[in-house]
Amino acid sequence: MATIWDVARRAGVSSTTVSRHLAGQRVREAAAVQASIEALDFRANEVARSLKSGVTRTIGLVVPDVSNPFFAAVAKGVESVSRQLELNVFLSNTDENDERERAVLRGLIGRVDGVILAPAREKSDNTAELRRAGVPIVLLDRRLEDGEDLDCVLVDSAGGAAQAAEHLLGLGHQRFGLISGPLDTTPGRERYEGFTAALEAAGVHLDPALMQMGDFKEDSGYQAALRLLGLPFAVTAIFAANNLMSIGALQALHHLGVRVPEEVSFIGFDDLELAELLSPPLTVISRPTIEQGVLAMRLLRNRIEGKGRGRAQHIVLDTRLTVRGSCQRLHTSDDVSDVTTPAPQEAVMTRNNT
Amino acid sequence: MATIWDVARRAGVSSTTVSRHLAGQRVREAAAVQASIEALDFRANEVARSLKSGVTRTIGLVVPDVSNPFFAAVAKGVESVSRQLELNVFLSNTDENDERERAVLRGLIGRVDGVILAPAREKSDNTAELRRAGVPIVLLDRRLEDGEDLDCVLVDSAGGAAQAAEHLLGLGHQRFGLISGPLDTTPGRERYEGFTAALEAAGVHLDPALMQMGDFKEDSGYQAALRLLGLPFAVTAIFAANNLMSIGALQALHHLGVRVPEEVSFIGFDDLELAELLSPPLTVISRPTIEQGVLAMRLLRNRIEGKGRGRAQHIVLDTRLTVRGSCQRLHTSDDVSDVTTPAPQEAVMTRNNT
DNA sequence: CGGAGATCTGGTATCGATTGCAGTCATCGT
DNA sequence: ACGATGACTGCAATCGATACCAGATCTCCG
Repeated sequence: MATIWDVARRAGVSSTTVSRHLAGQRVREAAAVQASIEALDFRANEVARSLKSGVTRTIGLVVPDVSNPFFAAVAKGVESVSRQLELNVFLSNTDENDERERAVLRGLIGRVDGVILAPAREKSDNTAELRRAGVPIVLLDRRLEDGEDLDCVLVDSAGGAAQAAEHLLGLGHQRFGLISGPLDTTPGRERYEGFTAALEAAGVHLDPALMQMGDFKEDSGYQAALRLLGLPFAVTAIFAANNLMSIGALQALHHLGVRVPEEVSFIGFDDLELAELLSPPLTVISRPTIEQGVLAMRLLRNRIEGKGRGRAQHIVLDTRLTVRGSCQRLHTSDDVSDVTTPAPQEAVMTRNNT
Repeated sequence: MATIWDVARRAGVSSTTVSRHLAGQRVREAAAVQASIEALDFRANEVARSLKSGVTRTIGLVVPDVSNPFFAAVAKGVESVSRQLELNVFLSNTDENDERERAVLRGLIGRVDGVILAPAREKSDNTAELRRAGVPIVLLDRRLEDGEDLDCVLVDSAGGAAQAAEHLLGLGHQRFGLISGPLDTTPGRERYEGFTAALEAAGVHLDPALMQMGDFKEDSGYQAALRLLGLPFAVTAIFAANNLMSIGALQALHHLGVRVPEEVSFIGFDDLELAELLSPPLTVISRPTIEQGVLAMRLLRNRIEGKGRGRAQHIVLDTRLTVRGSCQRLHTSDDVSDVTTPAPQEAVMTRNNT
């Protein structure tokens, strides 16, 4: 690769002049320099540039699992904005593992101008080093206990879970199974709290045995559903706290031959590409995905350019109840239920948070 | 951040000695240096290191669309290996767009030690600059016309498509709709060729009107299915060349109220997480996904370490016919068909390629 | 015509690491 | 005791760009 000196020599100027031309300043021999650049197919060495300027034009995207459709969509959103900004994106998976996350974040110091992070655990000091190093951080979809001073893009998980509970309550259900995510993650905790709070508000108490802990991965949803269905008193409705666990749980129900919604109603958090085509079509709490990534990247851009100026921004997006056909009115199977409403359009209810 | 000089001063040695200690050489004051490193929480500046050594410890992963579950899985595989190797991964989407790909690849020169690329088009000279710059490239899932000298990890797309055709032929179908991917991409072309060749071999000719071109994205599958169903002579079976177009097509069939497999049999290339739970469960040609990413990363590692030594490796993985319930024997709806076989296990047929 | 001011220039230090080279010191054999 | 060998050491150059600074050139106006 040609260096800035090669360009300079060919154009009969100094490297300083070439550098200035590159930076867009007026230069007497601009034409000659430009010609030289093109003749040599010169492109500035970004590594050298980074060393001198301290700017890497790179950001880190650290998520639990890219193969989760939600995070894949987020990654797409982040990537689309970062391309426009001519920033590169380092992608890392933590596999929901706090240790791995720690190692990944350490490795990012000095290599990135900022980080978008979906932390594995709410209480974790993994960001301490980054913060000490002055690296801007935007939290994605998950809070951090000591992260009130960080920008974040969240969804109203508690509200969404409450919508799910209220929908099921409205259909007459009283005995719920909850497939929860880890309570030390934001979505796990808030969806648990939102769901149970809505039940309590209706005077319904969630039997601890009916709350099954999962880890947001598919298999844990499968196992949780098996345990729920093995209990002496049957649940009539199940809420799963994310997409992957929903898939696992539905698979379990399918293998057990449990009919949805006739025998048990099912609602999941997070929409799925194929939800509409399932049998029955899946009723879910849905939310923006790509947009979450876009917003996170925009916040990070502002932080990077403004260098920490201004108070932390907390964006909380609304969830939507998308009623399809997996929840049915209790005890009156040929009664009015969402599975029988021949809606040409899906019924959608948006919840506004404060 | 502390620099190597800070460490040196504190330990009472020169920066050279610290550097050597870092590189694992014997050094008299090793203990003092190590203590100094720990006291200052020193970590070497990777940017400076890259500048001097010319090694970035970073690779680029360039795919058409991370939010496609196939590429998301590939990304996961790539990422898992690269973490072990302590390499960072730049993720870029090209949106199936040749121009964008060109720009992305240009931007990678000098910033990465190698690239894993799923090219948008088979005939494209987008890699020319990278190759001139001596950057190792591994092709992923797609060939490049002038890329015989590049390592690649493919699946036997033609064989898989032939399996699909043979499966449908075996069920008595004669009138097929094909939702094809772009013929200037490897999967598009090979699946088209494999499918039609298998039909020709059985003496069946595919009416050009029954071949609908898509672009591998969901909406094109939707539109293609609408067009197919709008034709005067009804098709009895449809093959869609990838996952996203399958989803779109199934959605179209659903909206049109066309029953699968009673009215039309359906088979798709690429498995879907929820395929088993669809109504009917979807029969597909499936294949390794994460593993494709893992293999690509391993090939790239070898190239980077061996610096171009050795001939190009072409890995071609087998596809599998996974029979579920979306294909039915023709004209005898209560006859033996794959939808009625009460298989506790899915029926799976592996095809070995040469 | 001369000098203030604006405009442009190149030399050189710098970012933070690695590395070739020459030099210091201890050890060893004879 | 002395030179040869080896084990370490630090100086200084280097990677490729940017930025400060002083000097050179040009412009313009009194």
